[in-house]
Amino acid sequence: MSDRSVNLKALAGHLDLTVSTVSRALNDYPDISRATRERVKHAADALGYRPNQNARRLSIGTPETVCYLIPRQHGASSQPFIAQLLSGLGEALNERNWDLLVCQADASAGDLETIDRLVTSGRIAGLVISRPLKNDPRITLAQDLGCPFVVHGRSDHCDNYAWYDVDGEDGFFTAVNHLVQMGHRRIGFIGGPLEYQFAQERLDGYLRGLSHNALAHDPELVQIAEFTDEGGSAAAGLLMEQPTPPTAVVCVTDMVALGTLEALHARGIKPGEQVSVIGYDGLHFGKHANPPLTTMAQPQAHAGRRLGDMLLSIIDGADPRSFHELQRAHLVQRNTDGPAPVKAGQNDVSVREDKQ
Amino acid sequence: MSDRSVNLKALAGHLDLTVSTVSRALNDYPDISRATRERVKHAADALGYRPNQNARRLSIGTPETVCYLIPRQHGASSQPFIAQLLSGLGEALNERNWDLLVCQADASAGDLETIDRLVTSGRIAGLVISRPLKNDPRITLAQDLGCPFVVHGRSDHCDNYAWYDVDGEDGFFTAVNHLVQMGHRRIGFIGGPLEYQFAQERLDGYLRGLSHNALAHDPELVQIAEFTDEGGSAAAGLLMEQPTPPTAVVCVTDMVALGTLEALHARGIKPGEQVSVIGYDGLHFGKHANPPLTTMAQPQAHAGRRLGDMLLSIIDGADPRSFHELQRAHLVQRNTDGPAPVKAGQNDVSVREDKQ
DNA sequence: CTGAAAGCGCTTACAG
DNA sequence: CTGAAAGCGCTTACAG
Repeated sequence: MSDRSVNLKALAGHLDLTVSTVSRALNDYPDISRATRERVKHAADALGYRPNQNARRLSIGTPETVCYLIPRQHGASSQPFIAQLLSGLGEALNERNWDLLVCQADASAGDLETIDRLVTSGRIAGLVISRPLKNDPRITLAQDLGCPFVVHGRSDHCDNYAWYDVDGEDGFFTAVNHLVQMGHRRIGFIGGPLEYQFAQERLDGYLRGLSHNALAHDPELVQIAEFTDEGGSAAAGLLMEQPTPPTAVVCVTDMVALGTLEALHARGIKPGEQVSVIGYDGLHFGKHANPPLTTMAQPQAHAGRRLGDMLLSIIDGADPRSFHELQRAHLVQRNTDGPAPVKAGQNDVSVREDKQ
Repeated sequence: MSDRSVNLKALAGHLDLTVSTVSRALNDYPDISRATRERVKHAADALGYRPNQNARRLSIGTPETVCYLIPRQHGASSQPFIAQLLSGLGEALNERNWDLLVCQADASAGDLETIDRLVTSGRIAGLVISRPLKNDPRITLAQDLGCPFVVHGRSDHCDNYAWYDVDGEDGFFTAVNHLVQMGHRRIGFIGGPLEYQFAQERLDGYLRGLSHNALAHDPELVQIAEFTDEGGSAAAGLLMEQPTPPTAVVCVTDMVALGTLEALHARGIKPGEQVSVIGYDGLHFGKHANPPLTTMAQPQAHAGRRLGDMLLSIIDGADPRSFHELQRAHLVQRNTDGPAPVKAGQNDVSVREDKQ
């Protein structure tokens, strides 16, 4: 245990040295004699001296602190990986004894003000922005302020800054190909609000999957939902009520996919048999869904650590444009994907029958 | 947008006043003429002046920062509510323009050192400790350091500090009563490592439920598992392999309950029909389990906000012992609880049959 | 190799 | 009502 009351001055007095010498000894200045350096460090340990960080940071001119912007919940548990992300970020920061601040701030006006305040009042030296919109004012703000930042995800134009992302476009392309290989020809898509760049990308991947397989894009087969199970359920309902419902549905997130399963159950349709469903995220929970959810799993283990390292490098002066890291999602096959029903295209899983 | 370069001195120069006057005007000192105060504030706004917080905090002698200790993952997603907690905490802190630091630190030696450093280097004025052990060295440390803190949960002796908790003892008592009312007489318990106080409490509630209903406590019916689905699954396996397996199982967390469901499925046992299962937490996801999981739901919405307010009050000088807030969990009945099978006690859902 | 001094950007008694 | 000065606890050129 240390004592908050022992400061440099007290330590110096104890050693019969000046604060100047003691400070340099502690910071390994080369012009301090080895004997003195060791004596100082020893005493510092013994007295439990810890430099006051506010004073130190004021003096060296950096807050040695970075802020992670928690996105506001746009639907339940919109940040399933937040604990892991924070711990990775913290790991990178800890190596330098930097601190991690968290602050809930999305792209809304009041929150931009909060970010502005944080950087202009000298509290943070860098920013981690997550879940960016296509055109995200937080990114513009950080740029205008000259505040180093990294983005978890990408916005519309992402050439000028550092980001770490998982390739959702590729993920949905992969999911669609997988379904086509299983014989599906009518594949629906339940997406999220397109102001989010990742929602757009996932839609793009779906569309590319269709055209790659020479399937027509039927706008009726594309539904936009909130990122919740309720959202997914409602959207899936609309899909299944169509004259020719899809035999497979790809969903923007696992949560949305769970809602889709629910909608299918409600209509007496068997997921994985009559209608295939593929989610995206790879939530551990999906394993326990009914039936276990097939999904495109994002590799999330290293996101925090990588973002933290990138940000630190940029603060050190590295070119942000040199950090563009794109990971791939991979298919985790559980039980909601299966071969297309034999009479695909004219299959009989329409809700109308159930309603009678 | 503001300018980091305009400091008090620049602002004072611009106004032809001294920094002393400007500072007092900005901070609403009563001895500043109204005209001056308004002129100063106006100019501060116009120039986008923001006091440097490191300097300010060094001067006033408090870091105006509080730290939330993220518990290390003791099993997957051990902190399902972390995002909500952080945002509640941030809300309370924001009102005073305080900051929220996060730091991953459990009760292990290296992490205690981290906490020590954080407080003795003057970086934080308060601590939020979560998932306490029965005898948690973090609590002892905070006390020794004289660092104000609040605990999310309780440890063995919790009279001397502030805490916010959900009554797990009562929750399990309630769950057992519910099962007894449905005719169950042989009720199993899958708990977590008893070094965690909440694991002990939930076990206590289970035991009280038994004795309250004049049911014998069969030690064979109590299994300890890791807080994961795999843990739950293994423990449930042991329970069901007994000569007279239970007709109902209460589980320390929803995750463990999901593992239990899996173990039952693997043995061809129908949850909610042949064997009832009740979880604890009230995770939204449980709704999508197979079948939807009955659980004791914790009210989590206000935990962060309440903990933040408590901590701030204590830092202001309030007596920590005046903050003991105990919430109750409530039964969310979904589909894994049901009446005891008719031939309870000698029912035939033994794993041995399946193995042949 | 060590000391004396200035400075980081604030706040706050103390004069006047 | 405003100014001059000291202080918060560090770091870091600059002397010697």
